[in-house]
Amino acid sequence: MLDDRKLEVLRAIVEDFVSTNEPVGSKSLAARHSLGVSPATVRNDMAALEDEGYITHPHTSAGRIPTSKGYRLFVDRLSTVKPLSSAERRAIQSFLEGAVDLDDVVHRSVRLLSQLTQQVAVVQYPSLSRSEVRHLEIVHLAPNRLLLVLITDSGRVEQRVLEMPAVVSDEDVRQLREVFGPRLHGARLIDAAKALEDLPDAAPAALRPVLTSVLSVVLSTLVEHPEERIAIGGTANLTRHALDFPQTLRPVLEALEEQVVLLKLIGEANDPTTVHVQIGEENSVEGLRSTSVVTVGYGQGGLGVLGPTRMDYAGNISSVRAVARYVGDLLAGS
Amino acid sequence: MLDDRKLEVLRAIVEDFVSTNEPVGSKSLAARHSLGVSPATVRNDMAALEDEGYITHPHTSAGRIPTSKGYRLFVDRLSTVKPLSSAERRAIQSFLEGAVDLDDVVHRSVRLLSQLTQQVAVVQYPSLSRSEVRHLEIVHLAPNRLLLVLITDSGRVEQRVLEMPAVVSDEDVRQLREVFGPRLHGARLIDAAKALEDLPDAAPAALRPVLTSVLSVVLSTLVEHPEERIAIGGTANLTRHALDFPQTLRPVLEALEEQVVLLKLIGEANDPTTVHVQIGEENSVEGLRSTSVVTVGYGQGGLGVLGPTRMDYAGNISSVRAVARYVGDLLAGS
DNA sequence: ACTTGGCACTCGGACGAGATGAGTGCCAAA
DNA sequence: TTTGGCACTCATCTCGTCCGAGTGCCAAGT
Repeated sequence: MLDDRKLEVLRAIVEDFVSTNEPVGSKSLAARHSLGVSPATVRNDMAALEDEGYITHPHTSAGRIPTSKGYRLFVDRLSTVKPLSSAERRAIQSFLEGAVDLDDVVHRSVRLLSQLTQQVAVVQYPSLSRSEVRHLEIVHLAPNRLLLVLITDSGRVEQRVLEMPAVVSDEDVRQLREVFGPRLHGARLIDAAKALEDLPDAAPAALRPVLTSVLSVVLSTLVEHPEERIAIGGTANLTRHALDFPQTLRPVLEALEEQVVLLKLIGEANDPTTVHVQIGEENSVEGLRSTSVVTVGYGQGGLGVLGPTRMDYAGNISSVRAVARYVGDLLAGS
Repeated sequence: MLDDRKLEVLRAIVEDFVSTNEPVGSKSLAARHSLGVSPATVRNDMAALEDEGYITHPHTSAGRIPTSKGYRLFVDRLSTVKPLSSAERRAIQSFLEGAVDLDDVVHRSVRLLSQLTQQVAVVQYPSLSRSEVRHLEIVHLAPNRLLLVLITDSGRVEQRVLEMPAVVSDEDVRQLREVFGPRLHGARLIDAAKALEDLPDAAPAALRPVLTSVLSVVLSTLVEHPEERIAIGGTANLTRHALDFPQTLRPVLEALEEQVVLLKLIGEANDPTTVHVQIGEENSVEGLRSTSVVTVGYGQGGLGVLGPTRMDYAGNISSVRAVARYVGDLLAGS
């Protein structure tokens, strides 16, 4: 059905369309790529490709543009990974290594990704549940008010203020530290529930009321509903491709403001080895139907870029993968 | 030069143009507003207003639109404050009071402001330097590594990891806590330098090397270069006014990604009593020349909205002021 | 001294008719 | 199966025309 030459034609169409943003015709295509066949042959192949749904016509007398299905085939079978130059690799590394804390790492990554790809970049903060506890500090703010400060190995710091039902003594706090500390230290938050489940029994009776109260907050806010954070950047790049969004910039910007939506996008990719690509209508989020998303996990979170379906998939995939690798190393090693 | 009727005409022009986004002509203006004079008279007044630079012609046979100077006059002398309905006030209050922590307060404020005004909203986190220290925690992460956690009265939590030149003992850390704690507690960060300046002399000699090292980090990162944070939202509203930005959405989005630029915008307003309005070219930031900015301080920071010069100044001013008041109360009382 | 109605004038925008040309589909020949 | 030829389509561009909102100015009215 689809012989090698037809695939080659599809590749040429995608590449030309991505770089010129204009429907590509048989003649100019035969001229630009040395396919060794005449425009007429290309026309026949195009007709076949169109029958199969890989390309379409905007209108009768215009060239062809790839459909989502066409891009999909291109990404899966036709695009060759575009390795970054060693200069680029070094630039990425040195830029990221200049970061002073977690916020900085994330912001730099977003910036870097959006500049490398000329698209909108999205980076998830290391997920709490997949991080290990490095330290849990309990601070006695007021007679009946405690502050929990949780520090993870990836550098995230979370705090919660607890209003206690009764007055808590300094001694209570000291004991709380002793009870919680050893059990949580080094544990992954996702395993924390298990590590803490026998706590009420093991603790001195006098401490129990306070303990259960603290425990319930810890479990509910940190374990069951851990707060996920997302950084985003390069939205100005959307205007670069304004022509690709026929008056539909609005829903895209709206979607980008919804943390939930972004998490859904990134969340689907948490495996550092495989890059996920969602093209056009494949995207489950209404309003992002005209965009493509390239994501990958980096260990304790995910990151990616978002742009028009007409994007440089090969380049973006390798950029995303490269940045993810460095970010992963950086956060694991810190 | 500008009698009352001319001012009235200007007000009418601004109001009509803001609501219709179309150049307003003498005839329709005389019809819509009961000015009690004929279109011809209005024309004369318009000519006068144009001579003074308050309005212009897009082209010869079109109606008039206000210039920045015109908006400025309107804002300063002609617009009457539009008080919010008590329903709106209650809605604001209850929405903000649902916030659970500082991040939540800020995010809710941004959301609220952008929805109230249908513009881009910008909210600065409470500035560190103007906040009081509620607690400083020093955590011993590793033999030569300390973590400083600073909690302010407005709920901000900042942390810094310190790599110490030499190994630090637990006893050192305990002493550090004792030395720093009392001096900083309750002090505004901007006054911290003074509160800490005699520390090296007062401390035991053995502690000095560690102390000076910690002190220098505290002073440089928290006092001299306190990190300012900004939240932003409602960028999708920019597309609502796409017609007002003749292909210049790009520079606006770019400006919004620059923290420094935003801080500059908001930073100019830190007085909670007066609302600052910057109109069009008055704006010092290149790329925001086609926008207006309405800002006000709320105590330890500032917030505001940004939109096309053609905006509902009266409404936005009161929204911004109202939200600032509630945010200010909320953060002061927590 | 203003205000008003009248009137000629301007000019952007809308509309329609060609002209252009890239690109297609199909067919017959190689 | 490939290729050249050819008629056909249709978006886009270019003019020329027309329309009308809106202006500026002037002379008459209050």
